[in-house]
Amino acid sequence: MEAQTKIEISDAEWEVMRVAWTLGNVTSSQVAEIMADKMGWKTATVKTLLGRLVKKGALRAEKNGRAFNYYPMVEEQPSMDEAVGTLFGHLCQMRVGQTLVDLVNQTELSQTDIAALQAVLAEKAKDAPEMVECDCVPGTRC
Amino acid sequence: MEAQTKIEISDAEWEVMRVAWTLGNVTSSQVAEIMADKMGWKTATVKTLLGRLVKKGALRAEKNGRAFNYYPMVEEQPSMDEAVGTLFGHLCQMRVGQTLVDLVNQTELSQTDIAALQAVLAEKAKDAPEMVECDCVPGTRC
DNA sequence: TTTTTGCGTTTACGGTTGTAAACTACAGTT
DNA sequence: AACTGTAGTTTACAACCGTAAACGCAAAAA
Repeated sequence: MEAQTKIEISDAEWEVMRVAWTLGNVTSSQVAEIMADKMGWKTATVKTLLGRLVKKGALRAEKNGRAFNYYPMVEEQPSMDEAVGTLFGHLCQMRVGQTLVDLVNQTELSQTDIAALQAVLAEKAKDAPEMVECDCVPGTRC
Repeated sequence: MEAQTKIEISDAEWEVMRVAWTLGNVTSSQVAEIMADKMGWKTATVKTLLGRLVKKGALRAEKNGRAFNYYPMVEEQPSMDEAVGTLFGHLCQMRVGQTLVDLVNQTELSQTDIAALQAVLAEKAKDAPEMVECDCVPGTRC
């Protein structure tokens, strides 16, 4: 069977997925109302995005009377992990550390999040290298 | 004076910028060779990308004899920070913590990077909230 | 000087994205 | 039964992207 190809979610589509994930399932009018409020989008725009997400397989449309209910077909956390992983893949590996520092600085994290991060870091510290090599240009360090 | 509009760097363009940042300044043939090797791109593709980056103002082309030398006009770290910030802005704030944990897990970090992160986290822990609110749907928590 | 080669510029072309209006069809209202 | 919403579908459309080939020109080689 066809292994579901990598689903690419665009910036605008992310916003729609967020509410779908949060609410579990949504109707287009529901999303439209939320998006008008949060993003200033017209109803038509939301319809387009929902349609594209269904076509991509990120959402499933299940008929419910006259309309449809949309259900997320991909999970939130893995989707986020993958998007983030892709972006970081384009960055110089040597700079990832600093980028994370900057990111943490400008992000709001809960006590629990911080504790979890500290735990992973402590674990990682056990056998982390002294230096990470730059891989921007084969055979060069920046 | 025109405040330089936000420069958007696409995925393919990132790869070109990386080598420009690493080498300080580059010629198109240099980039072409590296990209043929690293990405399998044709020379023509690299030329297009260099041209687009110059037009966007991410690179500057300075004539050097028959050819040009391309210099980065934007800094690496701020560019990365901004790209990462934009992506995280599309994610549910409640999930950012876990996403960072997953990211750290799949990333190679140096001892120095880890120490820096631990320092920022320790600082942040001092007045981090117990919980971070979900902001996917106004007035709802997931 | 004629030829070749390397470099920047123009043109190409199908896809994706953001943003939305227009159109169609059915259900609930009058 | 006619009318009016509402929901989904089609069409639009310019900008951006990935990926290049084609073109024109000047410098280097023959």
